Amino acid sequence: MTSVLQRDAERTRRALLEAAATALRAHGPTVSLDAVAREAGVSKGGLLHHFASKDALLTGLADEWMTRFDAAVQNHLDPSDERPGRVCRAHIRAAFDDTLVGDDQLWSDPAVLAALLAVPEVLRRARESGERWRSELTADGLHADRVLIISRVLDGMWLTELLDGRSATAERASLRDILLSLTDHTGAMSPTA
Amino acid sequence: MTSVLQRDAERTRRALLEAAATALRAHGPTVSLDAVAREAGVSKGGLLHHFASKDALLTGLADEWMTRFDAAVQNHLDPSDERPGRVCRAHIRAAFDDTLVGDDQLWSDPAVLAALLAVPEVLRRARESGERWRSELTADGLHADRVLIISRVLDGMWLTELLDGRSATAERASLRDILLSLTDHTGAMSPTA
DNA sequence: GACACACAACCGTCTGGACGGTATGTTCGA
DNA sequence: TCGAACATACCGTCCAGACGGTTGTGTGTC
Repeated sequence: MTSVLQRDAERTRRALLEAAATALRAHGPTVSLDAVAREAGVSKGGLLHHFASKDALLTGLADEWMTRFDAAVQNHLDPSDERPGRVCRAHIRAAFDDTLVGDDQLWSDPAVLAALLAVPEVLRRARESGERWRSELTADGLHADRVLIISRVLDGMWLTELLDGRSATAERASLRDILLSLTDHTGAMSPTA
Repeated sequence: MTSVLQRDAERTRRALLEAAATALRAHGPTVSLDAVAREAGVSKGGLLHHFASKDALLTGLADEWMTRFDAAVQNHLDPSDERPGRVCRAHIRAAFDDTLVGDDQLWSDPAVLAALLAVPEVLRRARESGERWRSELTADGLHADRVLIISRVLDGMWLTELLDGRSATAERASLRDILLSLTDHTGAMSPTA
């Protein structure tokens, strides 16, 4: 029975993750567990009950985000689209999804990235996730060159917006259309005049 | 007169920067000033004489690298190349320069990046540098779309190799050729079969 | 060329505070 | 009543930066 509990472990866990992200943005990548716990309205002991260590907390944060992005790609799959590159297109649309990558969103903050990069386990899982996507996208019917270019552009865009803040909307839309149009043919890349 | 001094401030300064990078790779982004100083064969007091704070040290490190990359692009400028996009091509060649971005090189390490991202001043200068390159490349005679794509691919490639380690040489070469060929025409992007 | 002086380069130590993690209680829900 | 979900207190460690001192180096002076 999922009643409205005063004590709801799952709710607390989520609150802690959200608080971690918020506190990271506010206090930089060296935030103390105290600060995160306070932000979540929990004691440090309570935090450490859910996440055995600081690294575990940050790993949990990274997991949460990767899971959320994976789900977003699923949501952006177009059922009526049966041409090659459909997963790739969903991937592109997800990467441009404003509700996922907005400025206000907790993802895009250098301090958060800095903290996560410092945790080996996070790096491991990020590599794993990248490898999964890599194989899924190359099995999508497009030429490898196109997948490669598109993936790198998406990565680069994320990095750029992480540093500079969200770029101009017009530029974003233009970039999105270019990438999507790159999935319209299955041949090798070749420039045209 | 630049005699062979026992005390050579400039040499010490460079040693400290190099030591900072080495120590970061070895001990992670939370390296102590003590560790860096020891690595450089200098006392902590000596370190703080050259860099007033830890942030100043990291900022110095970032500056060093950006300067070095700028110089590399200059070196890769082809004097016989007078077509539009020559700066862009030099930029691409520099980004693929093995002597600059090798695994063994100090750039490509997550721990180092993590430390640098945590320093606001570093972010400021990185943004500045990005803005400079942006304007320089758009004044290079290519269509804005092409510059945009190429820039993002280079960023994404750097990020990917930072996480995964250097990718396959064949893939790198292929990517390089694609990017260079993208500078062969000045028109808008459009995919071909 | 000897001497003194000024100043940069560098050393070693100290400290105050922060922070991760533990150990131990306490309360709540099933 | 038992265990999960918290709270509280505390410990050991680590570290940035301050500080006062010391050594070397060019420079002016006679």
